[in-house]
Amino acid sequence: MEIRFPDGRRRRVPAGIEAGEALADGAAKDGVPPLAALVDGVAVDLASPIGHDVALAPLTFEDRAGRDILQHSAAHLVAKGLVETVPEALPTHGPPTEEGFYYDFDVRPLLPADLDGVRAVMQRSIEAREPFVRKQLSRSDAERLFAANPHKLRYLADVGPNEPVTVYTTGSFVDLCRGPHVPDTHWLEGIHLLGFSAVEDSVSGRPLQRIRGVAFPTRAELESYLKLRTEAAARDHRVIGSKQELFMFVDEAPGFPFWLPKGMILVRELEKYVAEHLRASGYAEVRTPLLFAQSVYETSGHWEHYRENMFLTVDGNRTFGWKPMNCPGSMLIFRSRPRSYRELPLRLAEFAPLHRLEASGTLHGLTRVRELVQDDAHLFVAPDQVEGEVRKLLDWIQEAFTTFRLGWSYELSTRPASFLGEAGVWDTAEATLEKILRESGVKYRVSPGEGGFYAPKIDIHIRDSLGRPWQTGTIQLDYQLPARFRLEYQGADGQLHTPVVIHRTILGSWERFLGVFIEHCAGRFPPWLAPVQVRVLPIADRHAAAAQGLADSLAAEGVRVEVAAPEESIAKRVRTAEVDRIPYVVVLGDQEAAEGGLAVRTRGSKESLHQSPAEFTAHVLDRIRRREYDP
RNA sequence: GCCGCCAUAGCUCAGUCGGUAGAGCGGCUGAUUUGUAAUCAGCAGGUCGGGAGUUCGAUCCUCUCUGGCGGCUCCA
Repeated sequence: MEIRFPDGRRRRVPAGIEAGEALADGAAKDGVPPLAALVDGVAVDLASPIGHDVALAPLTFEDRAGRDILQHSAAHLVAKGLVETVPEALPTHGPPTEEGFYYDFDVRPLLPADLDGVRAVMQRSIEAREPFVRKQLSRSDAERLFAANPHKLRYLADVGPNEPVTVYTTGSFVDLCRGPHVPDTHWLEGIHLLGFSAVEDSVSGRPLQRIRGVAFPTRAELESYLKLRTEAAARDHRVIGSKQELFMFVDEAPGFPFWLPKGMILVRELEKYVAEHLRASGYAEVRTPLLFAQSVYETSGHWEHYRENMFLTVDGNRTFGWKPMNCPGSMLIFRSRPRSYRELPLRLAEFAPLHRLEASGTLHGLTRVRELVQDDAHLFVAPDQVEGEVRKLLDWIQEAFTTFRLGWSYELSTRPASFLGEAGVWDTAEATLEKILRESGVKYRVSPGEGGFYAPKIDIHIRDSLGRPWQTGTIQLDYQLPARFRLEYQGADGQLHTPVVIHRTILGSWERFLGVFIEHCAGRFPPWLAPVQVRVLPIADRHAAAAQGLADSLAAEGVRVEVAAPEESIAKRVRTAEVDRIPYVVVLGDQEAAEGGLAVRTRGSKESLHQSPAEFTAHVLDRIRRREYDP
């Protein structure tokens, strides 16, 4: 019998050899022990026997498939732990995730002490190196084995008629599972429980308890993961926001951010950045009411689809809703007089506060709030203008996110279960968006059923410091609202036509964008955004006048500059400036006075640079004007 | 909204086995006038998140409300 290795070598082995042995005997590569094997591209246990000629490759933790196998094995270990701690717990399923794994149980609400019990059982198992043993059962034996667990019986019923029914045993714990698994529980010594929470069973709707965790093949790898997590927590935008006095919240206005003076500078700079682009791209800015009567939302469909998330206010016998998005206002502007095809594309931008009654449990710093301002615009276009406009938007997204050095990903979201209009129109709109994405050569993911109730969309996602994805920009191709608002324009053919509306934001909202960006830059803002761009430190009182003079001349150029008087040691003031993440720190003392120069310390560098005031000013202004990322 | 956890000075936290509280940083005042990540000293600052209950007595125990955190759900 012959096996082939990935490097092209071939080897004769006795029939029935275990995959692990076959790998150990000659295919070992760079010393990383495999945790499973790929046989003809299919992941199997190392203990799996090989019966005929195959292509054989090792799977390690470095491989995505190998990582998933380890996480899934860790989930089994958690199930073993909980079943031994809380015997009435019914395991349901325990898949690997992006971060690690979870296992859902049908059980009474868990307590922190339950997790301690789970940890203890897991530790004993890891020390005992309990093997994961695969066994094939008849369907009826399996039904008997899992008779007490309706969830497992349900999964059992899902096993295909030609598929073997297999279980994996770990010590005394048996779980219905296709596998494969790591050889034994010692592989899971780097297991870590992240917590537990209530989830809803997608099939039965019953409340389940989910235990989440992450696992590594060694304790050392777990340690470095935990260290990374600690570092990520330090760049949490909620922490930085309060340290740098950017924004705050009060109990009396949950989810409603206060922008403090320094944070407001960030908002205004973003606005300026976006506004410059809008001017250059043929947009007009408008401002429409914050409240509309119920009838407007009935027209838009929000009353039916979104009412429970809207703030309402009553005036006499009329109910008004605080607008959760800007579309109605723009629609009403378009409809306010007859429109010609010559006006299209009509691009109306609006940066107005929006109010959304988000459920209390979903609020999260700046990234999930109840009042927000989007860099919003509505493009009223003729059908044949859709592609060109969407392509321009993709270009702008690229430019904008590159400026912020943010990685982003696209997601195409299609028709949801509850939608307005006709399926055929949706199909066309979805096909158009997908075609543009495909032709742009960008990577994207498709999320079926995740579109808005009125339009399919391309969403832009960026990640926070803990890797949680957040939606920022969105491009929605809407054929519904224009019809519902009875929008029309007169075409070149003299006939009346309904425009298509592209709803789009690029950065999303200032709130969410800044929340994520603060974590991305860890509070070290690019000079153009930094609330304080330059801080001048006179060594002694006799240098104060020169320091103020420099500050005044920088301020006259529009630079945000402040002077830190010599009430504290120069070392202390340098430290404070560093802690405050000031991009440029200028020290002025006898030496500088004599030379007519400046000692410039650029954020992140311990070295001082000697520059003339003119050189320094030109440098700072240039970095700011070009919106360079680094000082 | 659901499950669990948390709430003590502006911030980060300690503490009281039930007898109303401390530190560091920050703030203020004074001294120091400093050469690139913390000069020294003094002072001020808290009805221990709100309400109710148990108790001779509650910051501590119980209930409840509010807010926050981690998940879930949701996200026009």
